[in-house]
Amino acid sequence: MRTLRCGEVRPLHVGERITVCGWVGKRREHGEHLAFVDLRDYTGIVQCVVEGSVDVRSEYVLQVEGTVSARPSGTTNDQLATGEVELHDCVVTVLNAAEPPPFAVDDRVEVDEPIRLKHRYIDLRRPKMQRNLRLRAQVNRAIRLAMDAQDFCEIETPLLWAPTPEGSREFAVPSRLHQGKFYSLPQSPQLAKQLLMVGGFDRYYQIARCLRDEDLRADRQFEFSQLDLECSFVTEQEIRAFVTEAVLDAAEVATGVRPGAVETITWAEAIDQYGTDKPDLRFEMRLIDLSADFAETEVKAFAAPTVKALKVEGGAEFSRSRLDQLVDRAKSLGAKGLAWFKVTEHDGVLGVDSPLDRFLTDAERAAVLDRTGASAGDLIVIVADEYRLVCSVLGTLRVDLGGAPVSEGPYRYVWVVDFPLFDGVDAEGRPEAAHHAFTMPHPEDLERLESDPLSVRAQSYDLVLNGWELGSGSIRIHRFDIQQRVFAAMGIDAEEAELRFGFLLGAFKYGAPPHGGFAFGIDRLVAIFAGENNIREVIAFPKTQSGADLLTGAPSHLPAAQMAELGIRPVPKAT
RNA sequence: GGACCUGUGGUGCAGCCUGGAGUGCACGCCGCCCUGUCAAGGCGGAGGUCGCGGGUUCAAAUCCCGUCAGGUCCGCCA
Repeated sequence: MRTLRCGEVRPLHVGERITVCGWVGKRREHGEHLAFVDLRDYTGIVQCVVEGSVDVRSEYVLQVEGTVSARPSGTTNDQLATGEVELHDCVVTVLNAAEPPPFAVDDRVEVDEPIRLKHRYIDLRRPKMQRNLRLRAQVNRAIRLAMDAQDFCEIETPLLWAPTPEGSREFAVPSRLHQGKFYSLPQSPQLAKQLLMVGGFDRYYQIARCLRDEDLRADRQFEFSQLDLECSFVTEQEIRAFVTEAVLDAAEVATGVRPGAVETITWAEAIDQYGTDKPDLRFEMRLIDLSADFAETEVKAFAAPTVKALKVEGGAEFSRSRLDQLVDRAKSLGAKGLAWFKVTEHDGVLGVDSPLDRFLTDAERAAVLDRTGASAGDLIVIVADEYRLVCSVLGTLRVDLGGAPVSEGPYRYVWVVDFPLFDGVDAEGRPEAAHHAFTMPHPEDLERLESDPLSVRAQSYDLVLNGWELGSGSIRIHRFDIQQRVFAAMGIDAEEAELRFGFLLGAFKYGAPPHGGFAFGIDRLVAIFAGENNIREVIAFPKTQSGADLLTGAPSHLPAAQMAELGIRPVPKAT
């Protein structure tokens, strides 16, 4: 039907009779004797010269047979890859007419997202969406090649699966054959892949669809894709090396540049220096500890277990209203307040300009200036409170003040390792698994599992790229005795364990190998490479923040007969 | 569950704060003109439930309340 794609026509084709197919972009008519039609497909645009009038409109689908000719001198277009040539003596076949589209198929025109999503099939024609989805395919391919090269075996796991009441809320699917019973859509293939390890597939992977019924965000959809992998007889370092290979290959394919070595920092260092477990290493600005300097302070605002600061270079220029906004932001993040100090210089001596200055001792003022290494023109902001709160508030402010959009290069991967096994306690005072209940404690900390569980580190690790958490993984518990101790620490007795994870524990009795794995989000990775701050831009048919599909109208009501067949009935919403 | 922002011809905006005739801009669309344009150009034209409902007012796109939709964020996401 065609011999070349629109964007592929070049001077080397001059003289050839070719056939191209595509959509009408722009047409420029000059009376009844001459018209130019831009024919577009995903590769680009080629100009068709029609001697005479032509009855085509925007987005008509055409087949054009024509002779490639060099453009007359002075009429070439260096904006187009095909700008030195054009098609003459065109035979135009209208394959399909089209109504005027609701918006232009053109990246230069900004269109509100609801309109784009309602007519996604048109939006997908736009060059950006073509680029993004094709980039995604490239990344998928690079990942598959990398995993294959590392002897991983691709295996699919069920979407209709048993509920695994851990972590995020699952979607339920009513069973027709077993009325009143339900399948769950997996939040991840976690348990399935561990069963594959017991089944002897010592290196498994898949690009798996995962489903989580949690509120949506710019970086979260109900359904998303992960590179999911699990392997046996490996160390934590080996697993990270497998994943590193895949993500470096993906970055190289996507950007043309292979990022440098991936750094590794511990969770504790990340929290302490960056205030978050997903640090953005593209800019320096670290949290500076002033706790010791204010241990004996008389300043009420700083009388707290932890006092930490951020230095904002050049921040002394901030207006009062901007500073007020900063204070409000800190409060909205949970801080009681935020102290700020503009660093000044008089006669070569550094000082500070701040409402709190008159309450500081000379030693305290000196400490603030020295520890932060501030110079005139900088701004220092300080939060004092409990350790974790101070870190999280300043961690967020750090990104607010110094961060760039996630998608801007350079690409700085970082492994965050040695997460705590438990992340606080639940309402009944029982430690809650930070990753999941099958995460292997750090061997050095195993002895404290009963005496001081919250201090126990896990053999778990996250991969972070430019401040976005791409994914996480861990070495799993494969021995029953350790699993029992972890369950006990979490307050899960044998009966409850059997109820929730019986099939996994049962399988583990029959020779479970030591194993561990990882999973990272493809949507987030591709979004970053595509220069998007929003994963909907790399998903063909995404849902809105309220979980609606504006194209299909989903979710929608089921016909009564189908409801009856499934044995389900809606109940009025409780008020 | 909560906070904030947005909603005006097909599209993107301005108008709203400080109420006074659906007023304006750009693109698109329709018609006519135009033989080298390329986000073509010229002339003319059509196209509106100012998201929806209520209130205040002589008068509401504009002020108030509610509601719906979209977005960003908090909670949530082992």
